[in-house]
Amino acid sequence: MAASAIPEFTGDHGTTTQEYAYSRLRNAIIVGAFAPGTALTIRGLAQELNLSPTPIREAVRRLSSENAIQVLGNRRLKVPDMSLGRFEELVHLRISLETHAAERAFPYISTVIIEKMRALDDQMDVALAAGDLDALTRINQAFHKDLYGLNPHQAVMPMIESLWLQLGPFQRQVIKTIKVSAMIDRHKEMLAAMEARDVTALCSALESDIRDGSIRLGRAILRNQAGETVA
Amino acid sequence: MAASAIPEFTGDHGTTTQEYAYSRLRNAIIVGAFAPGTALTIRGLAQELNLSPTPIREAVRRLSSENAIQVLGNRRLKVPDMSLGRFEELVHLRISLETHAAERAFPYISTVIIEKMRALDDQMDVALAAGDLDALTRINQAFHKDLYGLNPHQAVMPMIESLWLQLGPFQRQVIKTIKVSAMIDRHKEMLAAMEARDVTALCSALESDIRDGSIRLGRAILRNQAGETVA
DNA sequence: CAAGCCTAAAAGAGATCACAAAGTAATAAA
DNA sequence: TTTATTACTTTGTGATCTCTTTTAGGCTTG
Repeated sequence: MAASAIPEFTGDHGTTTQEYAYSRLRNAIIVGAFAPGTALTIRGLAQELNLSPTPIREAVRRLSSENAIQVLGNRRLKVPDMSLGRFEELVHLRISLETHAAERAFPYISTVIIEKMRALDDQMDVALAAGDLDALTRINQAFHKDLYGLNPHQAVMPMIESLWLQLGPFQRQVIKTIKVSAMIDRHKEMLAAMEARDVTALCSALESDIRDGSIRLGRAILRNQAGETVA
Repeated sequence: MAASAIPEFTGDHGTTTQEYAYSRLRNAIIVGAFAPGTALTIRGLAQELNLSPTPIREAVRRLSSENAIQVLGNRRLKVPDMSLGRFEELVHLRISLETHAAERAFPYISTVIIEKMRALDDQMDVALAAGDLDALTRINQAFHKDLYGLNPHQAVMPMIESLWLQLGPFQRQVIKTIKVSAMIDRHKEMLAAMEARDVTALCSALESDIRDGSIRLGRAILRNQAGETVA
């Protein structure tokens, strides 16, 4: 039964059971605990989390609306497959949405937020040294999220998180083989651009950050298959 | 009990009750049947649609993940309020996402799709003449959706639809006072750009189309209140 | 040996029920 | 008259149960 093994993690799980289930499942997907194409069952997940099917169903519905879980015509559930075409589309979207978010967050950048993000960057070094890939992923996302969330009226964050969810299952397959140091260097670039109040440099570093984490992934796809579905 | 009056419409309602409820609620929101800030109850919606609360709960969860319905801390539901800041953010996002989608759909443009979209544009004239605002909204969205959906790997459509959902409740308040002819002219511009295979002109017309439908809305906000919450 | 069918097990869907949390209105006290 | 408290009502939540759909495996048949 430990076939999937939904990882535990510390954080806000909300007040209701449904929110807890959502939180656990969302985290599992975003850190890549489920491989693309994995079949899921409501009853199975309920059993694994020691809950009744009801809150699981609701959590699954939410994740399906975020395109993190696919509801098939026969009512079965699966983690979406990844293809080269979809992958490229998702990466392009990440760049579009996240540079948009960074531009619109830019006027709100302050020294305190720079320090906060620098602290997160330091935490990433720690997680990297400890080899905690789940934590690495979550801290990296917190780093980006802190920036985009500066804009008090932002509506883009849920969409960016949807992209992270869609890339999560695939990302994990390759993250082990990637030296993550490049990504962290881009973070330092981003912080420098923020300190210099240079929006162009910030977006440029951000785009590189996204590409760096993706090019190798794309290569991995091309290597394994001819660009078709990756299971 | 006809306080809200969820509009009926012809279209694919899916196979399950939950999908039906989602379809009805989604349509109600996107055509603006609920004013911003409207309080919703699961049991109330269930009664209005003659269903049990269960499928309504699932439909509401999905819509909450698309930011079409807001789940408050006290577990109550409401259609999100609109503010000037949020409105501008949503419009900017629409332009970013929809021009992105148009650019990436561009290589797939064919004469058959141009004809299909032209037919939809004609249908809009009919709906306009008939004063059917709900149909006008849905056909307009089908027009855009046909274009963006040309890219077979597109992942952006769900996000664009989320924006439409978020703008829906507010849009309706003003759509009656707008002469929609401008919007339709932009559609003709878009079709011309597509025939000329001019991606720059297409995106330019698209951006104007979005702005045209928004500037007046923004003015309406500014007129009614000082940019604060609009109920 | 392969293809189709039939039966049993598993899973999803939705209604219902019981419980808890939140809101509301009436009443009493200041 | 105003405020606070309390009882009542409404609502959300989650488990359970039943029904239907779907899948899987073994069987029969060509």
